[in-house]
Amino acid sequence: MSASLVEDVDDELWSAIGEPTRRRLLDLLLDSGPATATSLSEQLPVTRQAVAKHLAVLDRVGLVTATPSGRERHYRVDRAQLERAAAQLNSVGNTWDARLRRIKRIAEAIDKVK
Amino acid sequence: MSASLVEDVDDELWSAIGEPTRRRLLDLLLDSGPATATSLSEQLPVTRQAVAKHLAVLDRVGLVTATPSGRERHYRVDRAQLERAAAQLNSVGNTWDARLRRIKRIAEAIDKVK
DNA sequence: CGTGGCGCGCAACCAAACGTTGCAGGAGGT
DNA sequence: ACCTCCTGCAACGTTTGGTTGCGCGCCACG
Repeated sequence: MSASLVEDVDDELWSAIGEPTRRRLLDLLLDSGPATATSLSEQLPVTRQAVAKHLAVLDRVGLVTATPSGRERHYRVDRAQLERAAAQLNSVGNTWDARLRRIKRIAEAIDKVK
Repeated sequence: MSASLVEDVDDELWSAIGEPTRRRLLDLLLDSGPATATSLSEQLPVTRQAVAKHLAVLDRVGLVTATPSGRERHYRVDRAQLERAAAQLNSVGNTWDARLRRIKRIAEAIDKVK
């Protein structure tokens, strides 16, 4: 059991949420509900086009979905997919914690012997 | 309390662990203990130089520390800093989960009324 | 019913980051 | 002394986050 990988994790999802601006976009969408690229860009230190590109990335990995409405495009987070992402974050975090605890126990055991 | 930021999180730490290769390096170091850039690169699909650069990044944010020993340089993970990183992952994951649950409750309430 | 404004997408461009190859130098083993 | 092996530095190519500039379509208002 010990040897291998935390990386059952899908790298596409990770690099989607690894980007700070994209994480902030997700936060904004969670806070205020569906929104457009333009309105989101007003709440961030980047241009509308940068936001649009990030939303395209998030859309490709399924974390958000777009709904055209007149001349606007409303983006909303996809609950199921973000839940998956959150689960992966917790999984990696917990795995690291567990390993660190094991290492610590071993270190303390060695100290005792010494 | 609700409105703002998950981003007390330091972005440097996040982008350090957001990189897939760096995450794998941390996993390898956790699995097998201290190791050199060369030995790590043999277990990854990238060159020694790429690994060396990633280790330099991890070193700058304090996630690993280097110990020169003769002609080799041994890298080990820094427990305290990785613990911080793991805590941040869990924190973001949990925050998302919480918000998703709230949204779901609201959605169900609306369904009932309808 | 036209015309101005607003939101959007596309293209060109710049800078930083990830990865590569090539090369020079220093510590070890025989 | 020599050869080996690990390391660091430099040049280069490609992808990615960001910008500016432009043209199009949709809506609202006079």
